[in-house]
Amino acid sequence: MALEHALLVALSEQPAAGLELARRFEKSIGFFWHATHQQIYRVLARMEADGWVTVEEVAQTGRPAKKVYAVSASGAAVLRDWLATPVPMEAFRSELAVKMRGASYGDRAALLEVVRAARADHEARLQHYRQLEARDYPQPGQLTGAELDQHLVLRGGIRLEEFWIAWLDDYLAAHDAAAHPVKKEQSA
Amino acid sequence: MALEHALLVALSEQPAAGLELARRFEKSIGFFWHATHQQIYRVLARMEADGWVTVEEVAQTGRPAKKVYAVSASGAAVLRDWLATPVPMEAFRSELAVKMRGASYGDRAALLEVVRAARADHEARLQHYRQLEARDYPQPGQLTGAELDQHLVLRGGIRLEEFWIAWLDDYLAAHDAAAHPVKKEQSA
DNA sequence: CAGCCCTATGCAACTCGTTGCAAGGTGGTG
DNA sequence: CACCACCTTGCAACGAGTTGCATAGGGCTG
Repeated sequence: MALEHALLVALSEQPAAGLELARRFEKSIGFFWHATHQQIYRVLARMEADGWVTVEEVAQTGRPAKKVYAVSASGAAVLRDWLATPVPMEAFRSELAVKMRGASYGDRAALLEVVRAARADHEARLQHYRQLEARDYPQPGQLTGAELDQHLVLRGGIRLEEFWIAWLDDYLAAHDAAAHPVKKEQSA
Repeated sequence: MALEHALLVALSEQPAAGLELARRFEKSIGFFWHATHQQIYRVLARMEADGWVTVEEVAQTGRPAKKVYAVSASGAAVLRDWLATPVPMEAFRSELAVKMRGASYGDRAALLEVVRAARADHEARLQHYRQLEARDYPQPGQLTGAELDQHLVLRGGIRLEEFWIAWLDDYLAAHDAAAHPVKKEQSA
């Protein structure tokens, strides 16, 4: 029951059609929420039936017409209520973490390779986020309102990637140390 | 398709029945994976049908008999293969993050209260994890094998909670600053 | 113009996960 | 004994989310 509300946030920022929303999700709200276009279409249809959004068919030259959705008054009220509702403690879920925990029941070298690959992915994403930040928020001290919130959430995305990199480095270092133990007291 | 493998990891550490597994999930692997007992029962049944685990009915005094599951040879092979398989980039999903982004479309004071409550939850969980670490891993430098991995994953849980607290503090501080702006150049 | 890709919307089928409930047994309390 | 609490397993129904495919128009290329 939360994709609806994420869409209300996105449509409050800017009315849009299904595919546009899907694309925006990938590049901005998508730090912390992901959805396929199928799901977005279905939820938009339900939201329209519930009167949370209004639709306007917009013809385009050289392209099929699109249905542009905008938040209605009742949708805005729903969003307002939702924003004031406490969130239950959120569960984090990571397949990689399960693998790291289970490493000793498989080929450890192969698993370390998997971890290194994941670390590279997070590194790449971190760089991407930092570029976004430099491009879109060159003067963070001056922001207010929606822009301030958007920047703070992007900061969260950056912090999250930093968390991953630090943790995975921790893991890799510990297993390097275990593989090549440094003898402190006696040596060769 | 990943709960199966998480269960294989848990059962490799220690054979167990459905409810025991559900409870262990809550307190250890549960840092990074959560599952209800219903789901665990269903998946265990499927895994047994697939020959990944073996079952032994164990009678108990004063309690209903339980079905203790253990990893079979073919289950161990499946786990081994899975551990060596690369993980696709994982999507993080947070309702709270969406709310923080949408704050300006609702009552900001109410939302800041929601954020403070979430911060308190993460703080409490962090303290809990730190106690677990002090109790179960007093000498982290000496660990090897499965214990080392378990400790490193707990370290990940700790780092994750630290990420949340730092981020939420960031958010709260920015909105405090926006509410009570400090005039640097001119004052009163 | 045939073939392919892009945009835009959408259906159908499936898996995953949650919620509510129940059966059947034991133990403890008033 | 009646009642409640708890343990263990499980069913049924629902909602969320993914994957594959379909349709229908337009543009580009050989």
